[in-house]
Amino acid sequence: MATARRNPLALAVLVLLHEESMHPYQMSATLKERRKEHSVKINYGSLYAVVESLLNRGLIEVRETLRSGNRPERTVYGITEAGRREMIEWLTRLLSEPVKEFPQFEAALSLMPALPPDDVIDLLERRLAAQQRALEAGRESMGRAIDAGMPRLFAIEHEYELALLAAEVDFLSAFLADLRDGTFGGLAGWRRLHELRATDLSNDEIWAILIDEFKEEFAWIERADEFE
Amino acid sequence: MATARRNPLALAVLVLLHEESMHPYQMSATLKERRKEHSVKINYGSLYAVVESLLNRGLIEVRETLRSGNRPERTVYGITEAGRREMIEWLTRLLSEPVKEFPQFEAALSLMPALPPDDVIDLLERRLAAQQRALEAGRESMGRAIDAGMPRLFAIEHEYELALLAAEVDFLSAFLADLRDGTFGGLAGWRRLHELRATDLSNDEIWAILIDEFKEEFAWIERADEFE
DNA sequence: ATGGGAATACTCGATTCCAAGTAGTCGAAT
DNA sequence: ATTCGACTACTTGGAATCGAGTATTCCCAT
Repeated sequence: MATARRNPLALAVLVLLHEESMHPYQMSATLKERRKEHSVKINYGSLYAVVESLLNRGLIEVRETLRSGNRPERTVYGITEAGRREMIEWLTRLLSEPVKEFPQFEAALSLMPALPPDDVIDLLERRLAAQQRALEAGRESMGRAIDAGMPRLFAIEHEYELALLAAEVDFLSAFLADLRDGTFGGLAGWRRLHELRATDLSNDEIWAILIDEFKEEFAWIERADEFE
Repeated sequence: MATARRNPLALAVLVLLHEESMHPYQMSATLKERRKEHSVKINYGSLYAVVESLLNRGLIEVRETLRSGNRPERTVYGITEAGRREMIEWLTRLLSEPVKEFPQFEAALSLMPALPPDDVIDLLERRLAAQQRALEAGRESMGRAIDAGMPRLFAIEHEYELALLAAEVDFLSAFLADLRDGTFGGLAGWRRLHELRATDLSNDEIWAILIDEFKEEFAWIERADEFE
């Protein structure tokens, strides 16, 4: 159990080898052919590293080593019994137990007050426009595929992605509306902070003013931990 | 430019130092106090590595080195002008330009056919239950905080998380309904695949049968790339 | 006064990641 | 006939990651 279950690419490798023995390059080609590159991050460095780690853990084994002409060797790997068990267990876990992830946009939202609110409104508007286009494009290509007879099974991960994307679009629209009409809680203090930063006051002076003007609001910066 | 913009923890460090100079341990303490650990992944190893990389890139600088008693040194860092620019640019990017991410559940969904459909239904039901609980708990604690007067600004990233979580709950409910009533496209072939795997037929034989029984459907495995 | 747990402030090293590079092969077009 | 670009198949090295460990001090109850 050298490596924990970290990189889902390792799971994808197990799933492929569970179907059929193959060499690493063929794995990446197969994954790309089946459009798994959208849902599983593939890159050569990781792929070969991941294969070696699976080998060390006895989850896969070398079946044969081919050489044609002067090309590099191709090592064909197959799955072991332990590998099949690991695949089933890992996939079972991933499907049934949510894991906390850290999308970059979530980080950006939480650090957002470092920029002035009017700039942020601009930036979020751009993001919203981009995501609306992406959503429409995604829905359209999905619709065409379904109309042409593609079973949903083959693109369920894409449906999931679109569901989350739609939720983000709704979130951004609502958030922007509240920012624009000034009803967003904390906006006044946020704006004042950047007004004061544009002066040559020191940090301490700025905070003194803010605490004075927005006492109840700013007290919450330190009380955040009272709620979950 | 040693390290690109990879780890958002580096951005968080820039934001903190933009407000006030401090030593690494204080950064982690401040982030935790403000409940940023939910949106930015913090761990000591990464923190010290990230700080050093920012130092190498001239985005932060050493302000002083304190020592009290026999404790380890505390190095206090401050942001540089280049660091301020980098912070603004990076945050601007993150807020305005969507980046493709790879949630583990998306990978799991795309690899899901490796398990039998009835098992998957079970697993997704468990996930749905867990996410419904999480959603309710999250909404409740958020509601309490808002009722107690917390400005939304201080938990906007949490609102975003809840929006995505709600979307996942809806997606899972709808998906499960279609799976349960048998209307999900591709389900029959999927079920047959696992029926055949339970026999002692070879892989090639299994595929011959499946292609024969579900020709139009399975042809899509290789045609996936025709659509986006 | 003393033992134990929490908090402070890092350090370490084995593993993992990843973009870029390398190096051969093949087919089509100039 | 040969250049070109796309494909095949990996290698490399420098970063980044992450959990666990270390060592000290503070505080509080016994």
